[in-house]
Amino acid sequence: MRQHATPSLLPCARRTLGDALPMNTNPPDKSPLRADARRNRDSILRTAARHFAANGVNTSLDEIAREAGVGPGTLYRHFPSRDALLAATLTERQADILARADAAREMACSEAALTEWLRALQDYLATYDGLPAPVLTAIQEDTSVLAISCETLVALTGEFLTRAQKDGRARATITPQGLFLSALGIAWVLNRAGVGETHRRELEAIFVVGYRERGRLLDEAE
Amino acid sequence: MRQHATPSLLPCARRTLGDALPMNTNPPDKSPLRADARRNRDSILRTAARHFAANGVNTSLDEIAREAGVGPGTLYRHFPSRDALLAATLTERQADILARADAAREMACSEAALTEWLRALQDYLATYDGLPAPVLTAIQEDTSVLAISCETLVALTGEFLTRAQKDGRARATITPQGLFLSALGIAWVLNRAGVGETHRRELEAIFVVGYRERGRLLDEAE
DNA sequence: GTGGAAGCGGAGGCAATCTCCGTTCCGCCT
DNA sequence: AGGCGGAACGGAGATTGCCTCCGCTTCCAC
Repeated sequence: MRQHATPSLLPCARRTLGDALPMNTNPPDKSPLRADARRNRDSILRTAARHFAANGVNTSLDEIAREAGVGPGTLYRHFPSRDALLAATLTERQADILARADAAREMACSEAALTEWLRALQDYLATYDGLPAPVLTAIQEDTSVLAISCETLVALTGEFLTRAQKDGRARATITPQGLFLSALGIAWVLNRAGVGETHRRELEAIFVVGYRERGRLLDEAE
Repeated sequence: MRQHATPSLLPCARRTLGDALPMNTNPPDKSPLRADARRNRDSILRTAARHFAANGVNTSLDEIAREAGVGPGTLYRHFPSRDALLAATLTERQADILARADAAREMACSEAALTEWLRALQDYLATYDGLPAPVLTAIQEDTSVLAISCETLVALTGEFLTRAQKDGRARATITPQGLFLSALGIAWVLNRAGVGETHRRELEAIFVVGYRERGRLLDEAE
């Protein structure tokens, strides 16, 4: 069950810790891709990353096309859906989070590893404003291109969770999906601008130990 | 600080436990409102409630107008923003939740009261698909009509929280806002169709006691 | 019943999504 | 080298949703 080699977030472009990052994000597997096509694709990708970062995941796609100097048709041919474009711009960040997963795996304390992983997850989900929403959708109906990478994220969450559970550091009834969904909920609240650092810490604390006072003898929540 | 009379969610239409529900939602305070105007308003409201329930909070407003048999202009005159319409259709549910607050207040156990209140909150936030999003926005920038009722919800959360804290049943560092934001996050995840009953329970459990195993001597999360 | 104002509603401006198809450009093959 | 086939382009435009403006209708008070 537990796999120790970091799985790639995307089918192609297998990555491990020490690799030099391939500068071109996701050269699609089977296509020799004509010269102008590649040029346009890269331009779109660069522009999109900038716009997503500046305006959130719902920024206008036509505007991206315009600024990238291509027609809307070109953009939609390369990336048939918003999710596809989103997924493509996220590949770099996915390399980051995989690296952090590798680092966390090295940690001696299973709880610290889990904490570090969940922190990495929060950072990843904060990449763009509004990112948690498409991620949640992708998990539930795995038609999206994002779904592939999301499943990996859940799997990694499961890995760190299981390890902590074996040490008695995480409650045994927690499932990877449940933990991931909770993290998503937190991220959704937090990555709206306007939630201060105080509340961020508080929400994370509730995530870890709940709102109930501890030291009592109840066996189960609910 | 603690107020024991249930505050109304809306400035007008004060409600207490035993009242017969006024059938007309929110007859606006100062306007004698011409006959056709009232008729149209009611029609819009009924149609809107149906559409919000069926298609979520982002359903088309023009479509509501069309089906209600009025022009778009009429809809927008009565309800200048989506939030305004949303708030108006929510008044009935707000009566519900206030009643449940009253009921919870009667409970002897402060923790049970808090739990019951949080449950009521979840039910309220599940009224329409996507409701948590406008609620979160309303809290952060209180320009919206929804903001008024939201502040009341936070206040009520604070009331039950404080009571539980005095009994040592809730952690002292939790704030009303933090607790409410967490509840919002959970609700956001849960009220997308596709999350099963199992996960619902699990998320609620994490909310209450966290994911970490208890019975250890750490004083604080983080 | 009539005047004046409250209220109506739809035409239309604007913005975003996504498609279709005539045109352009690439690169392979002779 | 130069031409051919198809890959790729891009923009016009159909569609949908938001929201406003303003000439017309309807109510109700007198």
